[in-house]
Amino acid sequence: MNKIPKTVSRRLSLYQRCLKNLILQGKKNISSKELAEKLGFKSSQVRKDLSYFGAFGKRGVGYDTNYLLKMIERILGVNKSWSVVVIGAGNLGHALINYEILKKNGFYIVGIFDIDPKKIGKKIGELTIINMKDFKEFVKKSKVEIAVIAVPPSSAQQVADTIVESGIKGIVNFSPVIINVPQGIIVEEIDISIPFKNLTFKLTSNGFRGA
Amino acid sequence: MNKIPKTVSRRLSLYQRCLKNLILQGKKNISSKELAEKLGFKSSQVRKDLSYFGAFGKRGVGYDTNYLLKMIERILGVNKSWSVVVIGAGNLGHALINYEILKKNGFYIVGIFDIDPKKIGKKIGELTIINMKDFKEFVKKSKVEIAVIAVPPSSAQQVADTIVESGIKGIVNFSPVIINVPQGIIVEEIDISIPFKNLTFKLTSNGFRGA
DNA sequence: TAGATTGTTAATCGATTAACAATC
DNA sequence: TAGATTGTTAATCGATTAACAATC
Repeated sequence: MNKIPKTVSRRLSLYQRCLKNLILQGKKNISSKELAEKLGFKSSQVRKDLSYFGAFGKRGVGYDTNYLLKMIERILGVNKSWSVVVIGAGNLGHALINYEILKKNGFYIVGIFDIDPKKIGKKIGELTIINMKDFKEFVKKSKVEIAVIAVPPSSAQQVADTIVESGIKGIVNFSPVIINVPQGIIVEEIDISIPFKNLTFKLTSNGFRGA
Repeated sequence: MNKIPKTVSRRLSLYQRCLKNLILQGKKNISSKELAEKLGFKSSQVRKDLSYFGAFGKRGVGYDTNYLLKMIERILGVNKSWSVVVIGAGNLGHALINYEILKKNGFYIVGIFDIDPKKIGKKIGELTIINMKDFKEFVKKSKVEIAVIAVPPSSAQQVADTIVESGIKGIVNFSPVIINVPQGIIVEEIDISIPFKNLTFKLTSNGFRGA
């Protein structure tokens, strides 16, 4: 079986996003050419990406938008709901809890944790901030599948260790530090400052050769 | 002059992050091998990346951490401060304003805007939410260089148009929709739901060949 | 059937890595 | 000087794109 380039899953997310919009606009069918143009890709890129997972189109016709969306969501694993907890009830934690787009994609935040006694017990929307001490118990009881690290970098590794001990297999890490986890645990890193730095890199750009 | 791979600037941000931590820990010198290992790269990757911009090391010795950090920050354009405005005073806007890591990297949020009359005039920390009508005036007066789109997808394009009219050249777009801007305007996209989907893709993964 | 567009193979392009001369 | 590590070239690897037979 063909090895799937690491770049594919990000593009699948973009196809999904785009198809959702097109369906809202009433579009029933789309060619790889049209989908590619909307995203600034080549049509062969779109067809190749999809071909790793199956054959979803009709030659001469294109792709049924609803069917293709369904297939892509199945590939991405967002055809089901996921139980998510957030560790760290700071501003980022708050924002994530209220982030509609996660909910719309089936990521349901079912718990929020902190170690700060001043925060524990307070409410954020429907959720009550829980003591980190009770983390493992909660994860077992609520069958949590994904944990989000939204604590300061200094405590990120410690939090990661607790997550791993709890049996959770998937982590989204917002803390700008590399965390070490055992084999079999999947970590996705997201550093909000990186797009800002990419931007200033390009704005400044960039014949810098000072030594 | 050598073309710089598109992947380089992200890694430069990671080198920067790592060097900052190492300096805090008192490390004065580092080899490409050691830096690479910390980030899971090959040492030749590190040396090649740096070589696009100059020769910052000493053969037989390695890199002075302070000096290398300084050079990388100059390359990334974060050796100076940047004036940033946020459009959209929702949860994400709130979180960004209070996000220490942006401040630490020299990204200063100097204004926050919304169109909701209920929000306009309210305070978030030191900032008062300003009417979007006064956006262009504010940008001129405060010499704003970067705008952040933190509004719902439905109004993202309209906001982008206003940003472009204001003369701002750099945009960070948190709204999960592709925005169109004229040549010469730089847009960095960040979709918070993508790492979640990457994660479920891997967790589900993924011999899917259903058709 | 003729026209269109897929799915897939092969060619191209770009990025990473190994290797090594230069040199601290 | 001997040992270490850089900076850079060339080889390898992986991802994108063009091209086209298959087929709706």
